[in-house]
Amino acid sequence: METSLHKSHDVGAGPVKGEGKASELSKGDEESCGEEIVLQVGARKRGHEDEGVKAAAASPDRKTLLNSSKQGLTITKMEIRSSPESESRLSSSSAKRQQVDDRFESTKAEMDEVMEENQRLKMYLDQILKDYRTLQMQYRDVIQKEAKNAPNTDSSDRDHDTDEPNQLFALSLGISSSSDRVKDEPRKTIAINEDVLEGGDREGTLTLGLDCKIEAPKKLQVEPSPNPSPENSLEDAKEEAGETWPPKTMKNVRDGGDDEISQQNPAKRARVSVRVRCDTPTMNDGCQWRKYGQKIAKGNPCPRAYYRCTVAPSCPVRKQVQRCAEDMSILITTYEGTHNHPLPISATAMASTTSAAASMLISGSSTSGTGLSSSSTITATTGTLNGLNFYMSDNSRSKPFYLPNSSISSSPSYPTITLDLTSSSSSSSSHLSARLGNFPPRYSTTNLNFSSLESNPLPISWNNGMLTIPNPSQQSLAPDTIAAATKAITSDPSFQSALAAALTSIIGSGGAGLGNQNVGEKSTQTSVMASHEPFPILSSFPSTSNANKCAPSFLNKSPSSTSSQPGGVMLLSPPFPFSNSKSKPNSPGDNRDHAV
DNA sequence: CGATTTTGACCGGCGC
DNA sequence: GCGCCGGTCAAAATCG
Repeated sequence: METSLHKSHDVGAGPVKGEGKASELSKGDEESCGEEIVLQVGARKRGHEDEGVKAAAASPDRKTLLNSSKQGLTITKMEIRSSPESESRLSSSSAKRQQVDDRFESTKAEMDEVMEENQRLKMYLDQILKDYRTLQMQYRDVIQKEAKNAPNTDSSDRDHDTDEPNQLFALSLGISSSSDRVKDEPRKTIAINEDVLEGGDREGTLTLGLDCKIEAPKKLQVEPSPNPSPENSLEDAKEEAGETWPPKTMKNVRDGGDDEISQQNPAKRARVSVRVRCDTPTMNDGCQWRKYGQKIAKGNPCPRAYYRCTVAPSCPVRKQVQRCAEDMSILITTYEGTHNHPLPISATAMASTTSAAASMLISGSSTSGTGLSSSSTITATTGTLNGLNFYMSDNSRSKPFYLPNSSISSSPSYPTITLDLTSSSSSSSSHLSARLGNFPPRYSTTNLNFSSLESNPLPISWNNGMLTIPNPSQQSLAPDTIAAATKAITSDPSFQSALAAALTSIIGSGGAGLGNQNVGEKSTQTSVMASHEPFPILSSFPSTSNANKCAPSFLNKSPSSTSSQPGGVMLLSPPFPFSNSKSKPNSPGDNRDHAV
């Protein structure tokens, strides 16, 4: 629109003005020239009427006309035709007049073209708006359908109709080491509130105790901020990527102390590895990272880059980024540690997800007798959410991702959980599964695969150690599953963590579609009770990470959708699927990092 | 000029 | 004890 405006203005006004002066048609003031006025009016027509008024004022004769009708070109024509003065002046020089006429015609033609263009643009705009509304309606319909389809009737507690508007899932993602948790007072209960619930319907509330908190006696205890040595505080929630990424240094630090140090038992330090298909050097997880090293790890030709969080100077969180040797298109990002500072909104999703995953891993290991031997696999596939980018990996080989042997060997005692977002839909698209299975005892590697779950309501089943959350497509879900899910949630801490991670991702994905609707419509929100978390996550930071180019969609939360609450509750907007959004090219360095 | 990246050196754990 | 390897440090280089 603007383009056309400028265009018309420039084209029309310029030439005519010059002509006016040369021909003495004007009285000395360009504005007084009839042609000039015409051009101005025409130009202004699309834009500002004020100018038109001024022009009219300059020429008393036309002023009336202009005032009577503030519309551009038509008026202009009238003006010229009806202006005796101009006519007489022009007649004095036929040649000049002819010239002026020609220019007028040409200008007029141009204006017509511009008007046409303007009209076209208007049509486009209308069309776009129409499409937008249509899509919006469709989306709502889909959401409503899904909500209805999801059988929530079972237990009052766990299922809430997604139908209900404004569902809010509050998840406290923490690491609870013991099974006690269930018994214990809910320190970090996840309160799921629906706006509707405020009305008093608590049934819709889903409460998950996914706390990261570990009791003091327990090894994994995380110390909240009070004297959080950066490392200590963070450790609990660790995420790492890497194949073999057992930071020994951190290990040492933690091991050193008996008391609290013991809390951070090296063995318990979980890392969360995220596998994503991404063309860009790094994945945009919303945080700010500074690269502090690069190495070529054995067994992988691609260099491994080491980053540390720079949002806060003391933040212990580190991440490793490396291309998958098997498939260069896959980017493996390993996170370790917990942020001890408020996170950018855009980073909360990833942080909570990885934290939850780590919690699951840790708690699972701790709870299971032998502990570490337990490994969990959650398979998820990204999907397409109402046009939102869910990353669907094309590769059918949705094999669970295990870290390369080479790397694994080096980091025996560190549990690693892998979020595989590259799986093809075929393998695991239909459901999200968390499997607590047998892993090589030493490595306790966990794979997480998140299927694309659009719907808020999450019918979840827990069978044989596998958590299953049906896809929207599989909406017919037996009521039993809900009950099973409830049991699982209440009985198995590790499951809680897994569920937290899953919900974080899934809900996020669903939210993506709802993003626009968050504003007043039923929208599912995930809130993480961070009150007890060492590092409350606040959504006050602008997301800016230089190094991030490829953003997991679910990590991209619009500020509007996310809000921090006084109690440390963080609202997460629905995560979007990973997308290869190339925001801005990062600094060259990033590119260099990953010489793929 | 400050922030970030690069890159070789250094450190510590682990296996032989 | 030595070498390998992963991870980190820090000075220099680069970028915005």
